[in-house]
Amino acid sequence: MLWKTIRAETDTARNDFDLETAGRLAELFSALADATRVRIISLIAEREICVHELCAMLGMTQSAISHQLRVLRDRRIVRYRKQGRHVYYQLDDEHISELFRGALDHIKHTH
Amino acid sequence: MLWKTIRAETDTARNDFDLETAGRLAELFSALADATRVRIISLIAEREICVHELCAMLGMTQSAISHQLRVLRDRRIVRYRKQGRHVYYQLDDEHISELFRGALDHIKHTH
DNA sequence: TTGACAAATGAATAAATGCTCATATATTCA
DNA sequence: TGAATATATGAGCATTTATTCATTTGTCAA
Repeated sequence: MLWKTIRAETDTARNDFDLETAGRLAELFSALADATRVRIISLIAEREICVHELCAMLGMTQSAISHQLRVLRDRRIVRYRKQGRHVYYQLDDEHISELFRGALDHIKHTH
Repeated sequence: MLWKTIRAETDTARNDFDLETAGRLAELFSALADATRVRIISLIAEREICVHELCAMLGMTQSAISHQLRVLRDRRIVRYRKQGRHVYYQLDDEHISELFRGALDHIKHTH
């Protein structure tokens, strides 16, 4: 069962979602809802990579990558480590890798 | 390992993503990247529900719900069954429920 | 047939999003 | 110090997205 059963004002028990939880889930999924961020995550899932290396690997501007990394930072999906002029990013949540695996299963069985 | 290793033009083996796969993953996640759709999915994960009942449960207009259901239909996330004037929707993929579970784990450990 | 109900859809609009460009900040090295 | 490199960030712009409103389609019941 995904959702807890709550009791509405009508005093009628019904199976329902938690509105705030729905918002948080949507927020998490929207962090993954962009091909550039998916590519970034796929790379930093294996090892930590600094920004300009990510730019080279993805063939995108530093600004674009930094903006996307900010999204991932804000949502606590990545952690980073500063070393000199470099900032190394790495995936900070095993759940994200699991989500990717599940999503890969879906697109394999769908397409 | 999430991604297959491919060989680039430089003939240097490197760990990389599949660009098309990244796009498909992003597409899937964006289907879940909205609170209304998350709420719909949470409801029809348990049992099939017709459109106007969804509207009542979510307190939203029929048009808004139908538009969102179209997104879920197009991405093959839901299946539906017509019965008289009603159309009953139901979740059509176990992977989606698994994704939700994983995502719930994430937000529990993050917030 | 007519009217009521259920659902889908197209156009319009406001808000969010992803990128570029320019610039700011910070660190290293000569 | 000054130049070069690495990263972050704000503004602007084009595109996408979620909703509303109006309309259409389809089914049931009188």
